Amino acid sequence: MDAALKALAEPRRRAILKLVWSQELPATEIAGQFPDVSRPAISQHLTVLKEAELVTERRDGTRRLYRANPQTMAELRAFLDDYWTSGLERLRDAAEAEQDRKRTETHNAPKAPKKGRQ
Amino acid sequence: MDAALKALAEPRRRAILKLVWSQELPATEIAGQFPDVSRPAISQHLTVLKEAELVTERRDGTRRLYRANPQTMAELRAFLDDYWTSGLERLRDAAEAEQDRKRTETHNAPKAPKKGRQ
DNA sequence: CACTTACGTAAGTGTCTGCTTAACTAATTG
DNA sequence: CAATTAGTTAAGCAGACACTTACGTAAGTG
Repeated sequence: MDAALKALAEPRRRAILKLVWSQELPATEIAGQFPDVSRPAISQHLTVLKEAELVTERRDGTRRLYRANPQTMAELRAFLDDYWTSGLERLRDAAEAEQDRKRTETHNAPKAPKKGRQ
Repeated sequence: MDAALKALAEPRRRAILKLVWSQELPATEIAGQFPDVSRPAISQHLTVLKEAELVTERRDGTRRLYRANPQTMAELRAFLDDYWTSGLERLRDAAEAEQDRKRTETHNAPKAPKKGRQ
């Protein structure tokens, strides 16, 4: 999951992933969509995506066909959704506990002598 | 948006973000949750999160209080959701067009040598 | 078999990144 | 003002990363 997020953080890989999302494509054709970088560069990106399980690879003769892996996408989506919602829940809890808050001491100590560090 | 995704790709930053999701916290208290790294390291992470607009900073005396920025989160979520759904739509379209798919080259024939690189 | 097509791997390079320690700035307090 | 507290900024470093060119390899084709 960590690998997937990291893989997606790179714009070029997002572009590649989007390309193979709707259809299986051979590496060369994918690379052809990115004239500004060399073919090995794309191959390396594909390896990263493959290791993150964001794409699958299938061999057909000399070609290698890549396609997005919806399952990992779904998992990643669930992971992030959990992130949001757990955050929202905690936000609500925090709002409730706000009045009960008694964190006042950290802010100001009236006349404490040198308090030892515990 | 790119910055937000990149910021989230780093596990420590995700942890920090989760910490300040439910409540505003001063930098020191945040750093206290990560005994394995130095305070400056956390400060730098906070800067990254702030620049990605994933957190906001508020000053109170000598302290700096950080809190997650729900708006950017929502935007990021929308961005990814669009990513998924547009992918799913395209997947469906591709499935329909599958039978018609018999020549990949016709689809991508133009041999543009180089578009203006700029 | 030689040749081509398709693609990965190796090796090297400049840049980014996460971290460290040291120094610095700003508000508070005696 | 000097000292403390809270926190950032500076400088440097080891490793990751995206890229390059060169080479390797496997499958089809004459």
